Amino acid sequence: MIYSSELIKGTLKTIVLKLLEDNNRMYGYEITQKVKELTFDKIQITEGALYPTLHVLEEDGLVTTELEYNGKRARKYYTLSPEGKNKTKERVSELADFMNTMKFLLDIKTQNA
Amino acid sequence: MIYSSELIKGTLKTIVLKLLEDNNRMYGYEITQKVKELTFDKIQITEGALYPTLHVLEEDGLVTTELEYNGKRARKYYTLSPEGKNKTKERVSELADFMNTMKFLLDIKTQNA
DNA sequence: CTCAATGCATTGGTTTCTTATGTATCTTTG
DNA sequence: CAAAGATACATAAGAAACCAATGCATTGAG
Repeated sequence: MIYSSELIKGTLKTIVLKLLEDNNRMYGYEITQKVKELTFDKIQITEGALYPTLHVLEEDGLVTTELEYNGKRARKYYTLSPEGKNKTKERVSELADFMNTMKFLLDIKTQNA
Repeated sequence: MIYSSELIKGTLKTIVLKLLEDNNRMYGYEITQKVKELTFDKIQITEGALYPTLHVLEEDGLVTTELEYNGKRARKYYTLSPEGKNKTKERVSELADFMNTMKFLLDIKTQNA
């Protein structure tokens, strides 16, 4: 089962920020694979969605980039800036709050890990 | 605090369906007020978002409508169709699953009610 | 009698994502 | 070794969903 794309709208940026917080340095393709792995294929980020998002994060100063070569193949590594780290905490806690609200609204019981 | 509109994208339809499931019959304005009340003002559905959504639900055959008058003021009541009831269960359980996945991804602990 | 609240609705614009496409490198497999 | 699939970047056109603004009308409160 793959979640309807409607559901994922609005959470992509937060997911990317959180992954960068946890892993310090990641490149685009790596992010798509990590999300796929962590969600058992239920969330599949397309490149057409990811790259524009990463570019926006960079424009907004939330991440810095370093281009590195693995042989001739380029990898663009992304790292959170100090501002990005703050934004990540904000975003994650807003989403946590939102999910509790939704849980209440929809009368859903979630399992704690 | 009001959630960023980004976050609400994709959940509005599910919220509306769930409210109709719980309350049987509601009109548009009533839905905006109910959501505001249930979420302590954290989710405020604008009319520009709600009415198009309701119209789509009607086009898709998930709700039926009845126009009633309270004096001269019209109210358009929405009720789930049998198909709408099934869709609601689907949507709510998909969202529940999604929230558990997000909780895991973001390493968030939620409180059970 | 004026203003806020109730109640419907649409329009123009933006953001965000999808689908499709393009380029190029590296690895695996028959 | 050729072909296919995986890796790795990126953009462009379009759709979907929402926001902000506006419009019209009724009702109730002060």
